[in-house]
Amino acid sequence: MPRAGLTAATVTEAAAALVDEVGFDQLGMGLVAERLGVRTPSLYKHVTGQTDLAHRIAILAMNQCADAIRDAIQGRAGTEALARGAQAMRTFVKDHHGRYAAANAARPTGPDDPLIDALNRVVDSWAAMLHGYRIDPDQQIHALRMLRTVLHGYASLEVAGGFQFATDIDDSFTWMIDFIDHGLQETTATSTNSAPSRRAAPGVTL
Amino acid sequence: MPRAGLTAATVTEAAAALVDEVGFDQLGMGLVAERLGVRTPSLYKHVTGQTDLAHRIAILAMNQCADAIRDAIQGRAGTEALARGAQAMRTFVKDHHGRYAAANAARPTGPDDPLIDALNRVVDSWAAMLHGYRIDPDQQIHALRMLRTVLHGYASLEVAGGFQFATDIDDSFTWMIDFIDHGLQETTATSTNSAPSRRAAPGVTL
DNA sequence: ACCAAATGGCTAATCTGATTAGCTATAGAC
DNA sequence: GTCTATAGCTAATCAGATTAGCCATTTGGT
Repeated sequence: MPRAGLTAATVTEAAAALVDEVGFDQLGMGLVAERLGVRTPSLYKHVTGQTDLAHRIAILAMNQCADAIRDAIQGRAGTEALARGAQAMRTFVKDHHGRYAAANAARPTGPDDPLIDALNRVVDSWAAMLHGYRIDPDQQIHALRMLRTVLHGYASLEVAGGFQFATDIDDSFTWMIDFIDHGLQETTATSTNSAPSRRAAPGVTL
Repeated sequence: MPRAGLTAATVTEAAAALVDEVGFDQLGMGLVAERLGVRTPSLYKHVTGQTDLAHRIAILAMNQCADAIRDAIQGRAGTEALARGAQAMRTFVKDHHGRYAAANAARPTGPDDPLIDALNRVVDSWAAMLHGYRIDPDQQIHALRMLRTVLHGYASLEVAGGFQFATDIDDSFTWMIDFIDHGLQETTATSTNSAPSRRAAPGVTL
């Protein structure tokens, strides 16, 4: 009988698809194996265990999320970049509940964990969104963290089903992004003093 | 040998204290039992299982969170209420990682789940914070959802350890709250038209 | 104080799902 | 064509949640 031809990537993608359907908390080696037409122990030839698998899903998710945002803001800047980037992130999360939850639950295993690179890619995308606004360098980091907080907060609620069955959430989301946009423009206007532009080191500091 | 004298509440509180120390993902009947000086199966006389226990922790957490916010904004309004309420929520989450994570993971079991009441108490507190700002009734719901998103987003990141070891997070937090505050005042100023004040039904709609 | 029903806590057994051990056959290198 | 590395299998092990059933403590009525 021929082999299934699995790889770590294959397994991870199958698992990601699975959790998007049944929810991250339902992740189980059995279900993944079944979906791949393979017996459970076979998976251990490709991933070291369930924890590792969840971790890989998280990395996949963050990279895909980063890609989605990057594609959405291609060349745009300021208001438009913010709106499109935010929407991109939102739809990504809506379509991939499970893997975003996985990313949510994942914890980096060390300083050179690929998960960190993936996270940084996302953060860099957000930073790119902010570029259009001429924000006081001293406030860059705060603005970036706020953006992260808002987008992650929204995604997190969406994933958890926090916004029950309300139909007008779309409106609320765009309202919120508008709100942020206006505020950022204010921030630009008021602080005309240009401090020594200490680059707000994106990366581990987030 | 005398009895331990446990109750559902006792068990829940012990479990909540436990997860605050070791993390919600480490919750286990064995650990809870050990902490109470009792054998594992004994717990089942008070809670129906681990799921039920986690659910109870969530309810406890949300009620305590609501209390903390309520106490913090006593009588205050507007900017000050926002600042104090937000800080209260923040410190609560910082001091109770585990139980907030539990609340985060919990899903209501039905329409009359006490968890919903608890959540509503929190939402009501947030709504109270917004009262000071004379916000256009049509935008109330959006502002409320934004507030929820921001506070939950922040809490969620704090719980997950998302903000690594950065020391200046306190600054970022207050900056963010200021940002929201300014924006809300703008919102007030611009929309002077008073629509029929359709009360933005707090509750299940969030 | 005494007794009976109710029930809290225990031990032992069960179940589920992850993980490990060890075997065999396939796939690719030569 | 053979030879090695290894993907996938079955069977066994383990960990942790849950259940069954026993017994002693409580508690409420007398």
